[in-house]
Amino acid sequence: MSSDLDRMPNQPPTIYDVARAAGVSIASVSRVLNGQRNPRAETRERVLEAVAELGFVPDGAARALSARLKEVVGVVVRRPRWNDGSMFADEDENLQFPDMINRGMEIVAQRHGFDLLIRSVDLHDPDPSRRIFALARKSDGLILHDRVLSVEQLERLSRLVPIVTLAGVPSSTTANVHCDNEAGMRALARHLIHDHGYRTLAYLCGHKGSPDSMRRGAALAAEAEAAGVTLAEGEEWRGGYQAAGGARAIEQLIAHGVPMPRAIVCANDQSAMGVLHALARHGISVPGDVAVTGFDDIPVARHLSPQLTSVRQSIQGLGATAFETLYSMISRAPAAGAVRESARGKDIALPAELVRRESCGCPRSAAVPSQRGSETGR
Amino acid sequence: MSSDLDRMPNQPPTIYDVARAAGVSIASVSRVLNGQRNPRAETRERVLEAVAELGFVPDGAARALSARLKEVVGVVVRRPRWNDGSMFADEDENLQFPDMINRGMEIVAQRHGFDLLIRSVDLHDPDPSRRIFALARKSDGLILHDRVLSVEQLERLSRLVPIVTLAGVPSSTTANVHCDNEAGMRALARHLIHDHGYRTLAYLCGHKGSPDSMRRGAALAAEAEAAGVTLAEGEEWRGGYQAAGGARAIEQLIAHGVPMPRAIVCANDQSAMGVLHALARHGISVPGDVAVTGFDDIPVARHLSPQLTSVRQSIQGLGATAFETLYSMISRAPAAGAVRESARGKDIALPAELVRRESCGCPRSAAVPSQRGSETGR
DNA sequence: GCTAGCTTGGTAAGCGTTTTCCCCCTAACC
DNA sequence: GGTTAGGGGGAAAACGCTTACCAAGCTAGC
Repeated sequence: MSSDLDRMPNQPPTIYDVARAAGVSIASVSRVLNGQRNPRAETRERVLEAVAELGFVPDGAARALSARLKEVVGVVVRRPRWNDGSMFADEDENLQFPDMINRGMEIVAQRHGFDLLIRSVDLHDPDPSRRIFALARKSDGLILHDRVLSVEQLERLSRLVPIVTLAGVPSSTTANVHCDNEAGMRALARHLIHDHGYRTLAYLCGHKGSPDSMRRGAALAAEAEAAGVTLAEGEEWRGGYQAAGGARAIEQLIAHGVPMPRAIVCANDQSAMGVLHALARHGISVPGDVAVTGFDDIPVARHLSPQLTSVRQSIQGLGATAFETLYSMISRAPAAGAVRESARGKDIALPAELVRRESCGCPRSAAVPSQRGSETGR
Repeated sequence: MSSDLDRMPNQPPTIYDVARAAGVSIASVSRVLNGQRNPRAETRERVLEAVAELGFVPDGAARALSARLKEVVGVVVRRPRWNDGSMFADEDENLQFPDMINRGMEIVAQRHGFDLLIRSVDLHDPDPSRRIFALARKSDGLILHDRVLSVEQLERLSRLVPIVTLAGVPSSTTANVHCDNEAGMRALARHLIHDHGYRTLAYLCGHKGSPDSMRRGAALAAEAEAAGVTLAEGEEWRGGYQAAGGARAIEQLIAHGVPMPRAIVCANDQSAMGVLHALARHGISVPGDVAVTGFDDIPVARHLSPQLTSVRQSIQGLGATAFETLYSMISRAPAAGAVRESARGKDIALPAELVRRESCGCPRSAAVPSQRGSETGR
């Protein structure tokens, strides 16, 4: 009763409250809770009773300060521009791919007792670095989804906490995780060119400066050139990874009277969705008149009509790998000087695999939609 | 140089390092950085120089401990069951709706300098409470997406931090935010029954115990009964809010020879996607043979074929409202005893609006996909 | 010219944990 | 019976900040 009055209104109980209630010192409470030094059975019991009684849970900030470990990793996602001034003009779009990656990270993080501290940055924020630096100091490490910082900022940031980038480029101080864009795109390109015999292609790229988009484009261009096939690309073929962007690009091309190629290879599934939609509006049949392909194989890809041919990567695996890589850097850091072969500077590639569905011109698969393996290409 | 050796390998600089470099006390550094008490220009300059030199950013945990504010809110999402033992068996599905809500929360949170600490709980975890309690103490408040805790656990939790539930039920200590399920579903039901004249309906519900699913079902049942229309529902009509679940339900009903109703009303868009897919596999035309509708109007709804008729709610608005509500509870708490009219116990409903597209039997809209307003029902 | 009042900077006391010492007590060994 | 391990518990330091409190220097007012 008196302890109710000690703490102003009703702040959560502290370890002192528990110690007082159990008639022991705070050290004993901590030892019981953290399983250190094996306290006497009676002590343990008294403490646990007091803990249950008061509903005590240790404060995260204090714990982090003392243990020098927050058990939190920061995640930075790039948020597509807001189309106009209104608050949720971007509600049209969601970030299926990044969100699934985050889910993958989170599941693995939980096993290590870590949580994800998520922050999206406006693509057109003039200087997002302040907020990202603050985020870094709320966490034990950072995972960056897109290139939002300059190389120099990244270097400074990596002096504060370990950093892993996704689909970026590794530096001497940061690690990078990405999928095998080249292999995936080459398989897709060969399928379109050799299996289907398409002779005119276009590449709908992602947003400017995206290493993924550029690598995919380069691999496609290499295959096209090797086969002597025409490839259209450029600024007017930019989908920006978004459905709305893909739809807009096609609308404008058609408006300008640009003839459609036999196949449109999109930098990701979401922009392919927009392309499908725009083509449908103009009565252009897919894959009859124009074939369309995506990249990533997000879950909805198989629910579209026609079902989208894509390049599958383990999206959650990407997130899981990113977290594990970061985790090894975090736990290595304290032992600094000892093992020097850290993950820093590593560039980790995950496999990518062609998934043939209808939108490339292949016949409809009879597979049950919830199964992935059975519809996977050889 | 000596300071390099002071701190073991290269820990980030502390406020002491800055103070030493600038030749002032730590109090002055803190005052300059936090804009308190307006220090002398020369002092400010020296400090800022040292800060820039060393790349100092204050530690979040220490700051949180001292300020009694972490500037973090925890978010708990329920993760669908893993279909089998493998790690990513649930990769088939993503959580478009919760993820968009989170995005809405995050955008608003950023304005207040808050970040989101995200944790998903396995639906079949026997006791997720330990982890959730720990999350609570890493945050200033909690937003819970689904009912994952018992009422009693929720009550204990709300003694630690303010709590807002989404699509739950408010209690004396927690607030709740949800959309106007009744109005939305009634509008949809009337459209199907009166505008289209359908006489046999089915309700594909979400997961067990979901208040949203039950309210939507109840509203539909009320309209159906009022119009003397047949409504099929029950355990065999459970989609569990997931595409795979919706597809599975339809497959099994067909396998058991259950005749399809004229219209299937799904508890959300994702399960409707699965239904569309399953019907397509069996050559059942939508909306010709069977009409299908969703709920939520997630972005992909308009990219499906046929475009999905749904009930629109401002998904990001839901998240934004949840955060604002929680924020008011957080900032009210310190002034305890003073203003007693907090948000606790409030039940906030956001509007829901019918969006007619093709899957209910309406003619194809000519609207550009990236525009929402123009295809919205009256 | 002396003191009241204001500005400015430093010292130190928190914030709530974990963990390092250190002390005490018991048991075991010679 | 005296000495020594060794286990268990408590006091206190440390973690890196913010801020209350205090001291000093200045200006201004009489």
